[in-house]
Formats: sequence, structure tokens, C-alpha cells
Amino acid sequence: MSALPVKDQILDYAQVLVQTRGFNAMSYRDLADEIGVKTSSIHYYFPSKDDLAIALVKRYRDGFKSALAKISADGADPSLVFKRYVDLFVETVRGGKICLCGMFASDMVTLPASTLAEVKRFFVENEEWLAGLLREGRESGHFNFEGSPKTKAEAIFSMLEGAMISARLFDDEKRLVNAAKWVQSALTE
Amino acid sequence: MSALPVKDQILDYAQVLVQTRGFNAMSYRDLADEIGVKTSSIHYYFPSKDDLAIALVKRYRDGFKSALAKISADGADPSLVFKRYVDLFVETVRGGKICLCGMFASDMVTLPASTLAEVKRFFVENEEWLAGLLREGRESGHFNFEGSPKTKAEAIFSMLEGAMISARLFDDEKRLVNAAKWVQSALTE
DNA sequence: GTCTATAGGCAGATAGAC
DNA sequence: GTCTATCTGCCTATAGAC
Repeated sequence: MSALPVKDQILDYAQVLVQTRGFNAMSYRDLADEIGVKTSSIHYYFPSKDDLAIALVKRYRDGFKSALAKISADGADPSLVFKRYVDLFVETVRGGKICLCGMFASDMVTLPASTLAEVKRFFVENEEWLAGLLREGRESGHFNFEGSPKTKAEAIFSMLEGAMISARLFDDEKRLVNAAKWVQSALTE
Repeated sequence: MSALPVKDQILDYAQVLVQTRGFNAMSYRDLADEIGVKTSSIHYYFPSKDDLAIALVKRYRDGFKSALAKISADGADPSLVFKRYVDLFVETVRGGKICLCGMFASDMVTLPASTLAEVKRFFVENEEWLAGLLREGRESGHFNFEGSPKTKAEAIFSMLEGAMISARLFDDEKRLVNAAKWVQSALTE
């Protein structure tokens, strides 16, 4: 039972803090105190806070990419895959968190362009994956809708991001679940 | 041409900063420098930052209430009123801002309960107004949907909040407009 | 109401010993 | 890699003169 490398501990806890409090409300001291090192050790791994932000977003994107591959690996039908996708967001809200990149997007004005570029990539990757699911689902007859899958995907992703914020604010995951159900029915009707 | 009272200038600029950078990234110094007074003068009007936060949300709610009354004052049909409602959000994004209360909701963990109560009221008031519009529209035959107007309203408001964040991130108001159009068509079909 | 002055603390970041 | 020590600057907030 060996402890995680310090670098991973930093990223893990920093991610929790960003998803709960926000990037600007998270400090090197918070991380140092929690992990049991000094702030200078955090600077050793991530010289500037921007370095930490970029690392966080890249890791989050990678994690999401893995999750997306996992929920569609068994060839389940698009409706079920969409339900699993929504569950990823429900789990986040259940932990009192919102999307890491949704949080960064809210704070975009205070962030460097390099970080924002990574945040945008996260949005785009999700939307493209969702668009693929919609396109596939329409072709296979599981979904029925008019217009561009990409535009629909953008709207759906926006709704999920917004619904996470709202569901957490009211401590009521049904707000997220109900929004997703409506989307699903609008895609199926 | 008399200048606004200092208190109003504080609220005006604080609102801009919260809607762009976020509450935690806004300081008394920012306000003082912009307005041309000292930080102690800001503390005279708003002793603590929490006082300022509460005043901001209350004023924002009042402003929204007026706007909602205005866009439905001429008895326009529900579809047109909804379009005007969406325009309120589009204008915000056009100014590089997101919803004041959406921003506060993202930062909820760092805020006192008193402020959060006001933020929740903003959400509820919007959702109730929207639910009324949907109910009315369904009864008059302008809208056609199944299920609870309140649940639909919550989902729509979440989507608008999320779409503002996304539209600002990509500097592309079409993301907001397209999401709203989809909602409108789903309510009409 | 607005100011000067200041308190006490925390922020991100760096130098250099070990 | 981790530490001690320190820098500079910003933060919210208050006391008291005018």
C-alpha cells in the first residue's frame, strides 16, 4: 500500500478544490497543508499556477476521454450510452462538484490563453463525441431529430454544464436528471 | 449631467467585474481605482464584501424582475416573449459577461449562506416566470409539450445559464441562440 | 462621506541549504 | 525533492482625523 507520488496528490486535490471552490479560490497553501509538504514543493512540480491549471485540464480531458471510451465499449445502443454519459455528470454533482472545465470557463477572463485553449478543447471533444453519438443514433433509428447533430450536441452539453451548477446550488440532482430526460425524449419523439 | 451617487457607481462596476471575472477575483481596490475613491470609502457603503455581494444580487434580481415585466407588458404571444427573454441573455454574452447569479452559483462554496439564499431566489423567480409562460403558452395553443411546466422551466433556465458560459468561452453567441431555438422548436412541435 | 494610515494575513514566487 | 527563509505585493478590514 504505497502512497501516490506527490505530483499526483497535488493534481488530485487541486482538482477537487477547483471543482468545488474555483481556481482563484484555491491556493498553494491549501494544497501544501492537505498533502503535508511545503508550498515550495508544489512550486517544484508546478512552477507557476498557470502550469498547474494546464496540467489539470489536460489530465481531466484524458480522464474524460477514457470514460467516454468505456461507456460505449460494449456496443450498447445510443440511448443507453447517453444515459451513461449523463451519469458521469450526476456523479460529479453528487460529490458537491461541478465540471472542472465549466468552472474554468466561468473564470476565463482571469486565465491565460494557453489554459483557455485546453479548456476549449475539452468542450469541443465532448461536443464532437456527442455529435457522433447523435448521428449514429439517428442512422440506427434510435434517435429522431432534424438538423445538425453538432448544433444539437453543443446545446446538450451546455445544458448539462448549466444543470450541474443549478443541481449543486439546490443540492438536488433531479434538476440534472430531469433536464437530461427531456433532452432524451426530444431526441426520441 | 450629474454623476451617479458613489454607492451606485460601486454597484455598477462591481456587477461588471463579477459578471466578467467572478466575485473572488474582484477587489475593493479594483472598485476604488475605477471610481476614483479610496477603498475605505467602499467599506463605508459596504462594510464587508458579503454585504456587497448581497446588495449586488438583490439589485440584479430587481432589475431582472423589471425586465421580465417589460418584455411581456404588450401582451405579445408566448413565442415572442420567449424570444425576448432569450435576447436578455444574448445581450449579456455580447458584453463579454455571464449571468451574475450563474457566476455566484459557480462560486457557491466560497459564499455565505445569506448570499446564496438570494442567488437561489433569482433562480426560482426566473423558473417560476418561465413556467408561467410555458403554462400560458400551452393553454393558448402556442406551445405543445407534455409534463410539468416547472420541470421544463428548470431545464430551460439551466440550458441558458450553461449556454452563456459556452457562448462567451468561444465568443460565439450562436451557441446560445441555437440552443434557444432548439428549445423553442421542442416546445412547439 | 472621504480621507490617511495601518493592521494582520495570505497570495504567488524564488534563492539556496541539505 | 524537500526544506527554511524571505520577498513583494495584494487582500479585507478598521481607527480616527477632517
